[in-house]
Amino acid sequence: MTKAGQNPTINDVARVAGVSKKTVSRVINRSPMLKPDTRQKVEAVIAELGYIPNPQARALALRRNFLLGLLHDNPNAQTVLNFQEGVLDAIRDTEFALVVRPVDRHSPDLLDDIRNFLEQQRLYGVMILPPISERDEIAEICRELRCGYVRMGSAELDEPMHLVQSNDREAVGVAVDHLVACGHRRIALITGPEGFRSAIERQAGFMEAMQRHDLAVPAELVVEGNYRFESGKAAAEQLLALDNPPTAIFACNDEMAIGALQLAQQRGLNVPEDLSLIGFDDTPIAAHIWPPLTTVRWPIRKMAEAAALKLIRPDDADSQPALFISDLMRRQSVATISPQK
Amino acid sequence: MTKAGQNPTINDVARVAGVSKKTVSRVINRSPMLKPDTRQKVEAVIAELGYIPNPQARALALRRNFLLGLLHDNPNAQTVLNFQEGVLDAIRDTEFALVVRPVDRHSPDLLDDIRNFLEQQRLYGVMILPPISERDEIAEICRELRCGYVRMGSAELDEPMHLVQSNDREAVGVAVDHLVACGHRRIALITGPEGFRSAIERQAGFMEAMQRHDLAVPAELVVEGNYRFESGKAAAEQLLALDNPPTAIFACNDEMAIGALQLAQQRGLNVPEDLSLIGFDDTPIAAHIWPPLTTVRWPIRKMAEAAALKLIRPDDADSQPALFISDLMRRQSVATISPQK
DNA sequence: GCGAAAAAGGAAACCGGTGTCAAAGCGATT
DNA sequence: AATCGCTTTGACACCGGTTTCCTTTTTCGC
Repeated sequence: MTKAGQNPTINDVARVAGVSKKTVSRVINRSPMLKPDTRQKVEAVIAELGYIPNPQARALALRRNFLLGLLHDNPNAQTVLNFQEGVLDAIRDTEFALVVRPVDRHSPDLLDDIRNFLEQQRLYGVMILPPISERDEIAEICRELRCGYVRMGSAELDEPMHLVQSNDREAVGVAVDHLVACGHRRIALITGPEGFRSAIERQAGFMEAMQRHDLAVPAELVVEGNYRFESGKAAAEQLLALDNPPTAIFACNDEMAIGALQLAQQRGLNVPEDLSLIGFDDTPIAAHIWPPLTTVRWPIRKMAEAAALKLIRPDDADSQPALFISDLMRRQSVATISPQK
Repeated sequence: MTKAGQNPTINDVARVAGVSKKTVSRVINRSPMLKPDTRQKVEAVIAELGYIPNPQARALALRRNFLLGLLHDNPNAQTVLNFQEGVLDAIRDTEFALVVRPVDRHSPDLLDDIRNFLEQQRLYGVMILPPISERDEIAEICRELRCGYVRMGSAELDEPMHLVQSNDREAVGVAVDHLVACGHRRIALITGPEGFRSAIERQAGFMEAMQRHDLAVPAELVVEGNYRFESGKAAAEQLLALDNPPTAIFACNDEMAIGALQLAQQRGLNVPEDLSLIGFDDTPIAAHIWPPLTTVRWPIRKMAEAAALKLIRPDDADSQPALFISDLMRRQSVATISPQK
């Protein structure tokens, strides 16, 4: 330390090493045109002084900072947190940091909030989680403010460079295949809320798969939910009250599946013997309830890493997979039955 | 916009308004010595140009940025996310932003990681969540780097200005009181992992409350857990295998309580008729399992807000409560029994 | 109407980096 | 030895704010 109590600056390093600031800057930025012994000399001084470049000064000079933003409307705590960890995987050992911004999907000020946030913070780029990733207006704001962005989603929301996609549709197909393979024919669907791309994709995946198996999906077996626990409960209540109730329910997310499970248990039904259940998301709860829930897991952490890399190194974007494959986690909420019908 | 495609700067505002940079700066910073009409004139230009001060330039000139850090080792996704939202409540409409940094408690590089993070980002201040908030070395690093910090915790870990505390001990007492009031006498404890202050506090609260009711706590009714689901399951297995099993179990967190619940259900027991259960944390799962879990809720969001305010406005620290009171959420996992014994 | 004090505003330096461009160093060629 | 061309280095301006210090203007008492 040259001045007591102050962090050393590039000037201190330059003075001690007997070179110019610019040369120190070249060392920091790994400029190729530097004599090896100059580089070593400067590096020695940097180490000796414990010099660390001031990110704010760098940000100012470069006219861009090293902050990645995460915009989300908390679809699910575990999902958001896994995403954060995935981003950290990508930015570990870089100078980037992750700024989070939870927003309220239902606020009338949503777009203004986001615009203010982006204008004020001038982020390097921002990642947008579903469901708000589906709002084109937000992408529009990013473009307008010249802020890099990547949208996470289950549909082709944007150009590949701005999109990291999961294949919800196929994944639901696998789940349905599993139910059919277990002998189920009368399979109900609890949908997601209207207007959500993920809900549309999951529902489409369900319908396509049922059709592939030549199974009818009568209207009474499709109940609309809103991704919340209570709606799953209500939907299950409605389904179980049918004259000919389903033997299996696919819910478009875990929370609703767990709602359905709770209702079934309240009704005294045994899951999976009396009713098989599949969810979507593989929230940690899914494995912790009884019986453990069979569900679709999407590789959120890897997707987060890919999203961050797309922002940090857009050049490598082509090498980054943009479409991620979900897995069916087979647990104990699905029983094999003898097809009655 | 004065130059196409560029954000307006303070110079642009000054030029258009016909004043000096300094005057614009005074307007932004609400300096008191300004003629009202000068202020209005500048404000009009600011609005007209859509000028927003560059946070990086401000950070450089002020030698401090406006980033609050959150250091955590994901004790629980919902807790972390609630905390983030609480911080947002505090920094909404300010220029601050929230940077998150998940770390790995078990990594040998934990302290180096944290030090690098703080050195590189030069945050305004950092909030530390339990359990790593209990590590004094981390606070030591913050002090050394002159980085503001606040620790969240259930014990008196630090001076009041660096601490936001929850009263786990009393809260557990309330939970035990509830069990006793419901007729339970043989109450078991599933502890948290060794070395966690929260675990110590919760255990102490349990013991003190039992003593207050003149109830014995034989050694076989205290089983060590580690806050994870599986350990709750294992502990319950051990407890239910006793010749004289408990009629109620208090688990030091929800995850373990839910593990215990799952085991009881696997064993064919009815909860709460055959076994009452109380957890701690009020994770969202708690309300969504069957039966809904009676548990202790700590006001994490308010605590987060208080922590952020302590960093942003240390002067008001005295007005900020530093000790937060937890509530017992009475749900359906506790039954009233006739005291047998 | 005058002078002094107080208030308001501006010029220039500074925060700690990076970009531009010219100069210096240096080996090879003539 | 002088010239050429390439690599390496440095001086200086600049990024967009704040701070210091000084000048100008306003206010007010007499």
